[in-house]
Amino acid sequence: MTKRAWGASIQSREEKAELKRRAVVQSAARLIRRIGYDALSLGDIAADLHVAKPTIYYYFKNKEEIVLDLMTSAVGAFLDTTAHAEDYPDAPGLSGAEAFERFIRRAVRVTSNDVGACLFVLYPHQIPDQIRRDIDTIAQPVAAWADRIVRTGLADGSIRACDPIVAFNWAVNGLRVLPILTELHRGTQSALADAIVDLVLNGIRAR
Amino acid sequence: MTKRAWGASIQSREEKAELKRRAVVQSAARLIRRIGYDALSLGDIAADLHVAKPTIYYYFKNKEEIVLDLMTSAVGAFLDTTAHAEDYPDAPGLSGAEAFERFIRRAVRVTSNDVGACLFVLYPHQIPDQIRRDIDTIAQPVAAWADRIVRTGLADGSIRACDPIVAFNWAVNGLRVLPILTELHRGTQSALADAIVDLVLNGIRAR
Amino acid sequence: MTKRAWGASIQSREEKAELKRRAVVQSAARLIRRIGYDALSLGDIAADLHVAKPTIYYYFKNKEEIVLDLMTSAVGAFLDTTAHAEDYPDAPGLSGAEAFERFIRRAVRVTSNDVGACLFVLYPHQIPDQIRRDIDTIAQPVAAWADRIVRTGLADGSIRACDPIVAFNWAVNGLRVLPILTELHRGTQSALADAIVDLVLNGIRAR
Amino acid sequence: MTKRAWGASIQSREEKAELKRRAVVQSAARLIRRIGYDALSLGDIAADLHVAKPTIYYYFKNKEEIVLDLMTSAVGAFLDTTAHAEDYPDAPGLSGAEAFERFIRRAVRVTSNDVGACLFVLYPHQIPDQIRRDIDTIAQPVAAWADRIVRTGLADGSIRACDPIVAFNWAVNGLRVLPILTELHRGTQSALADAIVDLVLNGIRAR
DNA sequence: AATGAATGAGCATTCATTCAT
DNA sequence: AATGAATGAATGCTCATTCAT
Repeated sequence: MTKRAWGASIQSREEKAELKRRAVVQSAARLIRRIGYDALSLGDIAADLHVAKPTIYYYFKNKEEIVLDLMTSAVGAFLDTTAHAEDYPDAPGLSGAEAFERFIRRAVRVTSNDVGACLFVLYPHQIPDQIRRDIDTIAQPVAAWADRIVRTGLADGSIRACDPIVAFNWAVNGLRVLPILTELHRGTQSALADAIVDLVLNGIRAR
Repeated sequence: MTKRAWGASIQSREEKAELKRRAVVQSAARLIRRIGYDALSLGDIAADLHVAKPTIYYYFKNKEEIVLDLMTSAVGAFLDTTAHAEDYPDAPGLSGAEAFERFIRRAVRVTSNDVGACLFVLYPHQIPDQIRRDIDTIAQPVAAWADRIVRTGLADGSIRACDPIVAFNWAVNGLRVLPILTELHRGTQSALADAIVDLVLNGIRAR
Repeated sequence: MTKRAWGASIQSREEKAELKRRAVVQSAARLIRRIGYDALSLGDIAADLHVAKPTIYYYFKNKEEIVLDLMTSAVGAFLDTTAHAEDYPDAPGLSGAEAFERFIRRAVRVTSNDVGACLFVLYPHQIPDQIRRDIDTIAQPVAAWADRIVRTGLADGSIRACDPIVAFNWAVNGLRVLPILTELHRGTQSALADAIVDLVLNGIRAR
Repeated sequence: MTKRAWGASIQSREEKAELKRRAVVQSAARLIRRIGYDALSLGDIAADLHVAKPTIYYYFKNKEEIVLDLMTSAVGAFLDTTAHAEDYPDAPGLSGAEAFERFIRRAVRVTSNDVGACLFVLYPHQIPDQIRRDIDTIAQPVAAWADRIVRTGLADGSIRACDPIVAFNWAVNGLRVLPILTELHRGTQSALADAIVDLVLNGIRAR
């Protein structure tokens, strides 16, 4: 790494550019969560950031690249292993059910952020065919993770035998409800996570 | 009822007109399911039906009236008491949990149809403010039904005590996953219903 | 003339058709006066008459033919010599100024009727080029009449020497104000005529 | 005021933009005068200016804003006190009749311009309800001015007693004839003003 | 690095008109 | 004699995108 005059306090050109890219993505996320992807126009983002519309094209090739970056960020936040060890599902010694619980808690936490929420707000069919595959590819690791965890639980007996396709999709796609619940729930985020974990793991029936 | 020459085999003008109205709604439902409400253009519907765009306006006042009709149809199908008694939740003698199971089975059945699927595909924020209230009013009975059933189950002890806000929204909004599952699931519709009921009622954890 | 069974009380097919043609023109006149020519749609007329839109095409070739008929009727009412001798300008023994006064009174009277009002409500530039010439031709006798009267007055000395072009157009086109005045004026029609005659003949200046 | 390189000969960006705005209004005025407000389409303006249709929307929010700007300009030109003192009606020492004469001369002068002509070409009922009030408010000072002048003349005895409603409307709405006369009259503008003033003040009758 | 200006493509909607019945 | 059904053409307007500066 090259040494810099002024130390780290003065941002380089590249750093400023990257910060601006993040600002665009952050703005897009907030707007998508509020008004939806289809209703989002680049003019909205530009107005939100107090810049002119073409300025955005300096940082992104087109609208699709923004949403691609957004999804990449969201998936990255979900897969990030460098923080929040408390809800990291792949910690050694966890049963499949315990890992699954962490998976859900992680999803709840990530959803509390606008960018993370887009993980569950954007539907593939809303996005033009071109980048649809790219986004599917990007989001695939999250699904794969859940799939691996469920299979682990089935293998170690901590998860009941159930239709694997339905169980998997119900669990993962069901998380699309999170952005709604996150807004509705009046308690703390961790209470919301507790409630959802409770329902998903134990079901709704009394015993 | 007036008798008709040729019996019932020859359609009257009104019947044909109503059939065309249904065709528009059906087409809109299929397209909304595929590409979403925002991306749906009347040109798409017209092309799908092989008619000119203004023809649509002969049967509907505007785009909003189409989606209003669509939602009315979907809710009507869900609330219909004249058929499918097997998944009618309000049958006498059922516990809350049993009624809830029927509610879910009913949702799965209705979702197998494009029109019914829109019950869970359309999000309020996608729709212009004007008819939003109308649609909310129309769809409200479905949510109210679920609410009533859950409360019944809590009262008769067949449903576990749990965070009511989360439980309710998880249960009802969670059904928004159905259109996705319906497309993915390879088995019969009733097997899908079984699998979902199993998960929702009993949860994923082994015992 | 052929004798008819039932005498004159039962209308022939042609008479009924003509009555319906008049109804269309009358409705068009009322609507044009209220909302203007450009804003008038055939649907408005049809709704006003409680018939379907294509029905109008049974009686008129197109929208232009309606307005042509309307203007012909209006001009005919203005030129009609069989009634209202009191404001007939060409009565023998009248000076030019007296004839002009009658011309104005006649205009006021005709304007009290919806059809007549269109004489002054429709502007040539609002009408498609095709029938513009036809309408100009139809309306020309009214202008010619005024022109003749002014010239007579100039010749017999009852009208002051003035720029003929301006005088003529000011007087005739100025009558376009009549529909507005007819609606605003609270007195009788004849008082309105008196007031206008007074202003046009004597001007606004005190002496 | 900031000094500029090249002096005043090179237009700034804002000046060019404002000139283009004026060009749109000017084009709209010319077209409205020729074909009327209702028949005016933004496509016509765009074609007239050799630009694409959406370009108009870069300078104006919608069609209504154009006509609002147009009317504001027209009224502004009529009320402008910084030039043409020769036809400024409120000069001290003028009788009501003299002021009224100047009012008419001013109207004739302003009408010689397309934008000014729209003051008398647009009718309230042609304009959508929304901006109707705005335009009425904008145009109101002109009518109020005429009203004040007529009252002054009645008070100082220079204007004859006459039906006030008729006199006022005849005088002001009668000016709607000006655009027609301006096109027809072959003489100079001042000769036209002379002729009209003569007729309005003295009437058509010989003495 | 940023933006003013401009535009092609597309959309919801309206309307005069036609045609088969 | 009347109308249900259908449509081509046009309109106001939006938006993602480009380009010169």
